[in-house]
Amino acid sequence: MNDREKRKYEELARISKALAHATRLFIIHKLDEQEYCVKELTELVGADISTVSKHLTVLKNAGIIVDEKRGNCVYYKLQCRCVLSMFSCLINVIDSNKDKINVI
Amino acid sequence: MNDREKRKYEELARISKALAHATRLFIIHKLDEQEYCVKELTELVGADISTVSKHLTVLKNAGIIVDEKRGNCVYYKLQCRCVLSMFSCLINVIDSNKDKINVI
DNA sequence: ACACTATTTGGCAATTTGACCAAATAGGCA
DNA sequence: TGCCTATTTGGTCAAATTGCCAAATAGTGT
Repeated sequence: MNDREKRKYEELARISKALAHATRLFIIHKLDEQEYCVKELTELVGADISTVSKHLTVLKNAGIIVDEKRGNCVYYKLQCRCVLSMFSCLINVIDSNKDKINVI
Repeated sequence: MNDREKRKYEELARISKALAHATRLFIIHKLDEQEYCVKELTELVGADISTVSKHLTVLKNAGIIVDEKRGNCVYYKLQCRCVLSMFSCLINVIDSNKDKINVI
């Protein structure tokens, strides 16, 4: 990998790292249904609000979600609905793993 | 997130974590072109062979690639070509980030 | 059995990540 | 202004990840 390639793949990895966490995938799934504020997401996730806020920051920095302050709350929504195709991809991998096991 | 959901998203995260590394994305890209043995990939990547071997193990455990021993070498190839759609997804995110910057 | 090549494994240090608590900040509203 | 709610930030600690080296393993061919 030369420097140019390295930078390219590190940029790709930066995005995919943002997706590589159960809570963040859950949040993306929820935000696909509707937008939520941090407090609402915190209840859905079931973790400390500061933890959820940090996960949201990671997703925001990756450009996957965007925030919008309205009234007292910060609402988040999906910026890139294309990440949803990732879910089908992940499920696909899991399913084909299962297939493989069944074949044996 | 209840227990069932938690398990589901952790399973999804397990796969996406396997993808979340520049070297592993590079390897996937290379294996899309043709199969390679560890030594060949090591030269392409430019890291210690044990490092590359470990990356390959991660991808294999996620069910993304498969190995096949032939002669003196272990050849790896893509098991799930669907992960390639992930690349377009990641590029999509990056591009729409750029778009956003241009708008400003 | 031996030598040789390819690959994996174990171990270790450095770095990153993730979770929570406590404290700081921001904004709305009485 | 001062209170309240919502959110972010900073600090700390434990756990996970990554990279390299050295050693172990596996398999071929002599």
